[in-house]
Amino acid sequence: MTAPHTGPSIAARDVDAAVDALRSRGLRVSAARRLVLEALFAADAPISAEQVADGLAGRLPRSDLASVYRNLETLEEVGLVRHFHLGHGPGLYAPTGTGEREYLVCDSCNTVTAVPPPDLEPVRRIIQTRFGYEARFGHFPIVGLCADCAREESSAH
Amino acid sequence: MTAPHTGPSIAARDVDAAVDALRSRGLRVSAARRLVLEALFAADAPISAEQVADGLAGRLPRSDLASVYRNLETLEEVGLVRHFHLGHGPGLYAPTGTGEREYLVCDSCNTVTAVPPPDLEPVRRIIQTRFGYEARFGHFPIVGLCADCAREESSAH
DNA sequence: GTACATGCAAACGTTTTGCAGCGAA
DNA sequence: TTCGCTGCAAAACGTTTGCATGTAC
Repeated sequence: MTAPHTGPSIAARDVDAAVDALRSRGLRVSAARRLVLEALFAADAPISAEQVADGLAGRLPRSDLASVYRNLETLEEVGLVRHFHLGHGPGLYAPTGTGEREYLVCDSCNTVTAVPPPDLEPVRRIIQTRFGYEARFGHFPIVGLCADCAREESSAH
Repeated sequence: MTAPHTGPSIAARDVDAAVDALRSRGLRVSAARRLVLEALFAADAPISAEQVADGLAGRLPRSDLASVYRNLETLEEVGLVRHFHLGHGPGLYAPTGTGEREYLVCDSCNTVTAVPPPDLEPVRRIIQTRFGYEARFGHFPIVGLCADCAREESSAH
């Protein structure tokens, strides 16, 4: 058995696994690249490239948003990272494998609701049947009004 | 009765109606503003601000993308125009009143399927029931794979 | 005449690209 | 030693804003 709080954190182990995956693909593991992974695994929610860069700021002599974007792209190609868009604003990045999510976003208050893909299966099925589309809400979410904002809007008729 | 092809075109009449709506709101009808409306009504599909500007290029001594954006914003505030986003890329503008549409976009081949909102009512209802969201696919569409691309992708396993 | 709308220029936020040099393997 | 990755700079992209001029009303 494993005692709590005595070993490497989950995030650290995830980073190690990701690093192994990189090496097995023949990709290099630079300090910057490792820190990008650490920032993503440490975050408890998807973060923007700029937030990733902020996380690197103190821990590297120099860091650079362009390199962050390049790393995110590479990591996404390898399948370690995915990104998606919530309305306008910057793309948001998250590590894969921690449980895929699909998103509903409120157009009014920007609330984000993340749900496991199976929860949207009935929605997908109906779209499939009616329009032949295989809907994917992982990269572009379902946008609308959340319950609160819908109520507000209808009461303001 | 109205004989075909003998009167002003549908588009021209729509523009006139829109112009009336502007004036009744106390807004001015400049040459540029009228031409923006003409470009939108003449197009057989939603177009980008840049495409609108291109349409103005020959017909005005000078024209300017910033003014086009300002006009599109004004026209949208008044309810004569709406815009939406298809994946990445520029926003697309269309006149309202010609029948609202909601969109499904293929993430792979960029095919756009426009459907009247009632067609998506069952989808909306299920989302409403399960998540409390009042989904709106008029500004951000449903993204996924169209039937053709879904077939291709599964055959390429 | 008075707002409102225009053209121009400059900035915005997000992302991409070119390039010379550093460093992981 | 090599080639991938880096930081830096600059640009690309879609869009917004400030400002002085012009024009619809």
